[in-house]
Amino acid sequence: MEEDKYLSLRLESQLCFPLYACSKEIIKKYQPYLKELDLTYTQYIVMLSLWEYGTMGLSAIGDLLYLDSGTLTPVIKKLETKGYISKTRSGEDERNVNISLTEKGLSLRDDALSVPKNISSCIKLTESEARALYGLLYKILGKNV
Amino acid sequence: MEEDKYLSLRLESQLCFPLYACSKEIIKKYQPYLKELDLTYTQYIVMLSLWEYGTMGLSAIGDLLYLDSGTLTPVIKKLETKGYISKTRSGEDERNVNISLTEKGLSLRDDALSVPKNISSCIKLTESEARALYGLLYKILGKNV
DNA sequence: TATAATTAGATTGTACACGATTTAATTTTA
DNA sequence: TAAAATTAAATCGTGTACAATCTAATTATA
Repeated sequence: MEEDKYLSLRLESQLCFPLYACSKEIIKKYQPYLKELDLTYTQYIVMLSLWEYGTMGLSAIGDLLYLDSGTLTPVIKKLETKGYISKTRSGEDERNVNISLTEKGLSLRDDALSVPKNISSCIKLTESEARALYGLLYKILGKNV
Repeated sequence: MEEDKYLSLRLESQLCFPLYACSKEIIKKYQPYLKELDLTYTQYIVMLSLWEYGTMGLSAIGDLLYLDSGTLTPVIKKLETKGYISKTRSGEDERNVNISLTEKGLSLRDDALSVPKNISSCIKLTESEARALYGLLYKILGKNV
């Protein structure tokens, strides 16, 4: 009786918790491989964006990665310090910042190929389970894939 | 040809990214409801643990929530300041800290019932999709449910 | 066309998150 | 049983996250 009243507050009654835990645990598994590239996870997904789409505006990166300027600005600054990217204000609209890969940033892409190769063995899902998970997550994100 | 070489580095080739994005987006949806309780998300899941299991050791909370002492210690301190919990060193082993709910912390449980009630409408999955997602996430976490 | 509204990034403040180290308590072992 | 090893929290340093605010540039409008 009493138990039923609070059923909805059980940790295992909520999707948010395994999502949160899973996200952190998987990111933790990236650490040793990202360390070899001297990248944090956030820096890594910014590099993934740039490798895939080329030069991007800061806000376009933010839209893609669900990060706001308060998070991205210092990450971009760090990648600039490491020499992987360069920043330029747009000529057309001085408010916009364009982020481009340097030679060094572009060449890091080949080294980064080791990351997905190493990480795939860490996730204990079959191909079809992974695909199902992928579809459900993007459904929640509202971008039906 | 060139494209194939880097296929594994595409953002959408990796499970980690939608997991990470989903986790953050869902936590963001909790904010307005948690704000009414004056709790952050991390503080909320600590309270969920205590409501469900009663008095717990700090490391037991950490094991349950996948958080280490560097994260938990200040969160516990904050909840103590707010008057929701109390800390006592274990008599048997002075290294262990036991976390207990105060009257105020216990009574917050009824107010917290509004959170899952409000949040459920924010996740656009059917009951069976949610169950499937839940199962896949716990499979990754290595706790087959 | 001055002024208001909007927009893009940067900045600030608060709160994690976690690796690494430290400290103190307990257990193991030589 | 005294020294070494282990363990539980706390502490410290770095790096996100994000709300809120600020600033400068651009656009809309009275």
